Amino acid sequence: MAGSFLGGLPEELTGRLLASGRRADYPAGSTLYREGAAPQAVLVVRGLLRVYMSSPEGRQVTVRYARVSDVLGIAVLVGGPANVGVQTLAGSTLFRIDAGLLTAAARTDSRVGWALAEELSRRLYENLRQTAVNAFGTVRQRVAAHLLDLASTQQSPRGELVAQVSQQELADAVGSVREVVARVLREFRQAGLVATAADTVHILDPTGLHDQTWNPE
Amino acid sequence: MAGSFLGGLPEELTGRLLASGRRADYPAGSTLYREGAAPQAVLVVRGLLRVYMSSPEGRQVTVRYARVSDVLGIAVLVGGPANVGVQTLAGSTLFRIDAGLLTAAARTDSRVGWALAEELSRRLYENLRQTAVNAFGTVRQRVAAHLLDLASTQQSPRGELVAQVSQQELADAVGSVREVVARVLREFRQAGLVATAADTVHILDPTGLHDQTWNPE
DNA sequence: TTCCGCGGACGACAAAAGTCACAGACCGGC
DNA sequence: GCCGGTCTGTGACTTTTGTCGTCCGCGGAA
Repeated sequence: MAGSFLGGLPEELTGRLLASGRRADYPAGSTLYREGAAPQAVLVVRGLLRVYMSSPEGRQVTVRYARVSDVLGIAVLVGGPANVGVQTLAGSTLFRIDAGLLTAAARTDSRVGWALAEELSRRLYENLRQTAVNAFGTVRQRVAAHLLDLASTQQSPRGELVAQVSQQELADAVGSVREVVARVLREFRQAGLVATAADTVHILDPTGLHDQTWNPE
Repeated sequence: MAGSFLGGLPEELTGRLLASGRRADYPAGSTLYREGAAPQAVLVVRGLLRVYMSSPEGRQVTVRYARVSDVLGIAVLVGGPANVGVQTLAGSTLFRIDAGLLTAAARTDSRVGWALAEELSRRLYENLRQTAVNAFGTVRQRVAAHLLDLASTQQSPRGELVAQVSQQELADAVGSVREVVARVLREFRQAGLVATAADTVHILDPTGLHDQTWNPE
């Protein structure tokens, strides 16, 4: 479904949007904007971004990942300033969209408004699921889920499932701390589910790992 | 801001919506629908509803409260089946909205589409804030926040702040269990912040309680 | 080469949350 | 009154998470 948002817009508009914006490259690990920043609408052309929220104590929780052809900053178009931060996990190419153009179009063209509403409701759905996972799942379950999620976007040479991520990043992702993640990974390793190396977690047993995941109902 | 959604729609449409639907009364404690149910669009005419998610083990977490002139089931109009449950906390009057009429209008009338998008983004915002609170806050902080939230919607005879809620409901609300909530309430009581009785929590010191709350940044 | 800094592995301990078990207060119905 | 239901209060214990401190290995900068 990624990319369906722009795809759902009338060609004429996407044409104008793509003509009006600018490309820019960002190395891995750069912070696009933080909580409270003036919002921007951005299309992901290449790479992988992380949308997160952070606590005053420095802990973080990722809200979602943005992949190729995702659009960032949609909710913000409609509402106020950003309440999330965005950072690149991999080298990424972004395309800045003219926010004024998009909102103006949404206000006058029902197809655009509807596309916006669809995209927002998808995110709301996803967010609610995440809420349940965070509320009911253990760190262990969240780590398992996150590894699978990450690995599914980073295919390696052979069909291996690999999540290229440090323990610290993983901890930030699931709203915990490094030491706890380390413990969980040790357990997974001992159970033969994963193999770990610096900045990488090889998933040896995807279904076994999936069993560690939290599922609703 | 509650009610701004319908208020944002063109009169002509709200007229048609109100002509097409039906009213119904529900006593406190009834369940409107559960996770997975066929979705419905519903306007709250009177009362207080709770939108929640539940875990297989029976724990719950409330996603939001719906008050007078809120509309339920918007996200669901656009996406798939409901992934939340809805229950009445007080006797409520609901007005069933013709979902087909609303979606059809959204697809053709840009004002409606935009109103939908605005409402959805508001909810997304609120949901994200909630995500942070759940992820970073302690049960203690969540209970404090919830009490204040509830009390703000239930004004009592004199200016007293009262939350009419049982410990079990409170626990479900914040994604914890009764015993833990009881402990927290005891601490609040001993600190002179609240007074408790069956099904009621009197808030004696709102600002003191607010200090127990989690705040971003 | 040496010295950091980063990522990682652990162990010990503290704090927060959840579980279990049980008891008392209150209320409506029989 | 007596009974069952609901709501509450609380102690004791376990599990999960978070914190602190230490140590190791590696790779780049000086």
